[in-house]
Amino acid sequence: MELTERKLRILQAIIDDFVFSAEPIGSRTLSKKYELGISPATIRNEMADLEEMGYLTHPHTSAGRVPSDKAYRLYVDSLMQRAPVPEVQQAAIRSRLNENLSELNKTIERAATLLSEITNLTAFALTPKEDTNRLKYINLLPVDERSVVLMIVTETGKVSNTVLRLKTGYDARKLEILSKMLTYNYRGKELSSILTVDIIKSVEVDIEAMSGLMENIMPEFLRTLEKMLDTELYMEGLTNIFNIPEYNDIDKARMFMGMLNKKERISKVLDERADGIMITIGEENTDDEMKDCSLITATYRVNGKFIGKLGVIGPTRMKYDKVTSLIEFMTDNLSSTFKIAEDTDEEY
Amino acid sequence: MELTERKLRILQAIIDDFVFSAEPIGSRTLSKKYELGISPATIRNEMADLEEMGYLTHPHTSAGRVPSDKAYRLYVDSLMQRAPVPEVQQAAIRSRLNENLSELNKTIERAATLLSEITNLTAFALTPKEDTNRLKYINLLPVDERSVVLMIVTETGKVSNTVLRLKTGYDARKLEILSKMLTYNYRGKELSSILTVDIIKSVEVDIEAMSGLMENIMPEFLRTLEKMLDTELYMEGLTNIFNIPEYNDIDKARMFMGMLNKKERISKVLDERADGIMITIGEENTDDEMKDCSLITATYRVNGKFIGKLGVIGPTRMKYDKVTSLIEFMTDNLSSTFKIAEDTDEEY
DNA sequence: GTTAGCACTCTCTATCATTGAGTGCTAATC
DNA sequence: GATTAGCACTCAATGATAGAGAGTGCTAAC
Repeated sequence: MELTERKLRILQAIIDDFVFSAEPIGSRTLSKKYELGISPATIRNEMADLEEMGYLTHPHTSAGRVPSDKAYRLYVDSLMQRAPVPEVQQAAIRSRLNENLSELNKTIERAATLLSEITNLTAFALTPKEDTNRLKYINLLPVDERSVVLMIVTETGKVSNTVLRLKTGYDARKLEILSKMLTYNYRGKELSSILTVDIIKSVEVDIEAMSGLMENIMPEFLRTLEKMLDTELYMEGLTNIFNIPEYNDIDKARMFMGMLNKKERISKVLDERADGIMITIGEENTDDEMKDCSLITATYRVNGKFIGKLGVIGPTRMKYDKVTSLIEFMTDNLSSTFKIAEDTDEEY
Repeated sequence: MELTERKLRILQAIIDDFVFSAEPIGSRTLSKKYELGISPATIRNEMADLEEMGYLTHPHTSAGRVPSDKAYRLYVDSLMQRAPVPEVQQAAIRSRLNENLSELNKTIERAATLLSEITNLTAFALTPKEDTNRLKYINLLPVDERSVVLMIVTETGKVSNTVLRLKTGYDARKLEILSKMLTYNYRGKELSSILTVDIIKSVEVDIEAMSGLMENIMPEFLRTLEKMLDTELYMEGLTNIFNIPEYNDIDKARMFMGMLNKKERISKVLDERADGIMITIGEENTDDEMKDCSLITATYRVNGKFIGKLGVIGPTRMKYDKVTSLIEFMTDNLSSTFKIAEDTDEEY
């Protein structure tokens, strides 16, 4: 059977209506509400066809029709026209995102918050994995007799520090020499590669006292490096599900929440998603628990290189046009913000 | 009317039962389940008295009795016997809390997570306000031609750093001098007091080039200080409410979530609570939205000085004995951990 | 090909009776 | 005098039943 122009118009109307109302819609209501120029009976025939083709479903005999995942897929691929983000909103977003750039993670978290506020869905943001970020220098600074600050700076200007407590006192000069040695050894190396080699052996330590210092410092050095490689997942607007009729059923709400509670799982799902804008609808999701949700994600880049993700999760019934444009706008914005940041080299 | 020994026993049984089952309990069931040695009729009479005295309520005529806030208060004040934390659990908690102490906030967050996991309630932790923490030194370190790291260290060893991007290049020597000048000026001063004075004017700047550097650095310096003063609120186990029958009603769940979503509000409520263990039951809560919840909080100390809070929020029907002991155990543990940390001077 | 008409289906809502857990009161019992 | 058995009464919860309403699918007429 062919998807005629008229069928598409009807399908579009059903989707529009259902996305708005969350209620199945019948032929009569449809013909009254939308100017399709055909009678309910005709619409019924077409609907029966559409159902046969898999675009509609039927909760029960006497209920109206509901779009299927396949319908949404068709909509997203062919019918949908991107709704541009309104100027006013654009300005608001830009200003909120650029509020205080000194901490990358805070900005990314803010993006997720903003996204959930605007869409009334659950939004998340994954900070980029910087395993190819290169080490620039290592600095050990005296704090007091027994404490030193370990500071690690990467080529992109990411800084991490930890206070170390040493078992013994130390000599400030030795500390400086050790800093230089470590820096000399690891400058330009990718963070992830440093973690894989036997670090203590790979640095040549001649002086005995120095080696004691090394042993004190190394475990924490590695831990700090690991921490720098960790990605962070921010989730915002979890409670928005209470405003979505789909989740008026407490069990469904529980399931949804339960799923989102598994942060590592979500991180993994996000991490594995393709670059650019990606929309997965209902059954298309590989994860069983997400099979009645839709996921829209997009990627942003930090320093044009490290890839992070931003997206929303919600019922398959969502405003794909608006949400997609919004996410795209936000990730574009993030990417360029973090690119400018590279040139002017604030925090990042 | 007097609260006889027998009335207390009955009340205790009702509370025990209701805390366990969340269902109103009738005289017959009560007499069968608990060995009170009296008939249902007698229990009924006593129940009627207890209700008159305000310890019990009645959802409707033919329902069993339910303890009132007043009953819980009585229970907490007189009837309750602290349930000691089981040895095994103690060990588990200790090891989880001491896992990795290098970041204070992470440890505190972990405490909240742990607390919510064990109690199946919503737990929160407020990091201490360190406004009386004193500045130890300020260090400005070169990163590249236009970037410097601003590092602030307090007397307790708290370290904060930010990467600054300067409008112009700088001279490493001047940076060092400026570090020393700032340190000289602010060493030993309380963080909060530094924020209240006009900082640029209070530092005497003779050299012209230095003053340019100052202007570049000062705004971020102040912002970093502010950040160091901020307290953080961690909330864990939000979804636990789905396991509590009280919140099977979607509207109640929504209200509860809505309340917890107002983080600043919660922070304020927590901040204003008395020191030590504090239990507020239902109507005792000043905050309207919490009037059908109970709140148990306790305080922990960092370096024996800065006060943070740890607690749970849940339905008035909760295991006050166990939860209270648990929170106390955990805060004691945190306090001593962060005290040891002072002596050996890890991060804190 | 389109549409009017109609029988049919199924959910939803309201109504009503029934059940059962619980109460409060009274009178008998200890 | 306190306790208890007995009993009438109340009320939420459950389940059955009926009617309304929204919708469908099919057929026959346009």
